[in-house]
Amino acid sequence: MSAEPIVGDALDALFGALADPTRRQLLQRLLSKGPATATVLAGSLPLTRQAVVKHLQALEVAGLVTPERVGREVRYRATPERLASAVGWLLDAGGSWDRRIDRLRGRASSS
Amino acid sequence: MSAEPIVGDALDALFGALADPTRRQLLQRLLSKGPATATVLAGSLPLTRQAVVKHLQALEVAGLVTPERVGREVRYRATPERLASAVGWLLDAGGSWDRRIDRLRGRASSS
DNA sequence: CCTTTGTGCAACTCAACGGTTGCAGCTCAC
DNA sequence: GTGAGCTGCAACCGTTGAGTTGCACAAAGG
Repeated sequence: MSAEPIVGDALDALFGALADPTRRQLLQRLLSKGPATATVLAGSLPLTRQAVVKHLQALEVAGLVTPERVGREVRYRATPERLASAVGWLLDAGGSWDRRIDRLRGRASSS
Repeated sequence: MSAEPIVGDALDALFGALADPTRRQLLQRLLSKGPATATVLAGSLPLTRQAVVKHLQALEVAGLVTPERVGREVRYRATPERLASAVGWLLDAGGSWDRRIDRLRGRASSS
């Protein structure tokens, strides 16, 4: 019961953000190696810094990332709590179509 | 280990399909009330049949729906197994950021 | 102070997406 | 077989998205 129902628009932004391979890559990078700036992240990609900034903004709107200003640079940190919302929707939508996931579902609401 | 790793393109299609509210609505409709044709589905929406067909094709590419021809009509059935792939990716990406989901993660690989 | 380095904003291009319309081709039922 | 109903294909339009470039602005650092 602790999870807010999560509204349609939020799901649009959330799944929309995850729909792009660059964004998933960026997110995983931030999750595994910790916070980084757009300029640094652009270094590991065949993309302009500006393009990376736009992707990070999409992730921010989705609630998957948060910018933190440190002096003249902006450090982006992954905030993966929203991934739980996505999982919640998927489990809720799917209902009990499969034994394995059905078990997960039971556990999910017991928090 | 029973779940295929699921490749990037598949995730694009999967999350991309789920990013649209109409498509989520369509999917839930098919999940809850069973198979239906595009024409019937268009009846409950402020959309043309063609628009609905395109959405259903997007869902089909994502592996969330399968068309079955029955005489002159095409009945679309929800095939929600792929939702498990999405859940799998989310759990894998998120790792153990949260106690609740972390527990789910442990269960997910025990099938 | 002046240079460097990093960020922010705006304009622009090009492709993809959501949606529509029109029409042709199947099926079924009479 | 002929008409009605449903599907499939193609063209088209407006909007959004990804990506680029150029430039102005802020913060360090010598």
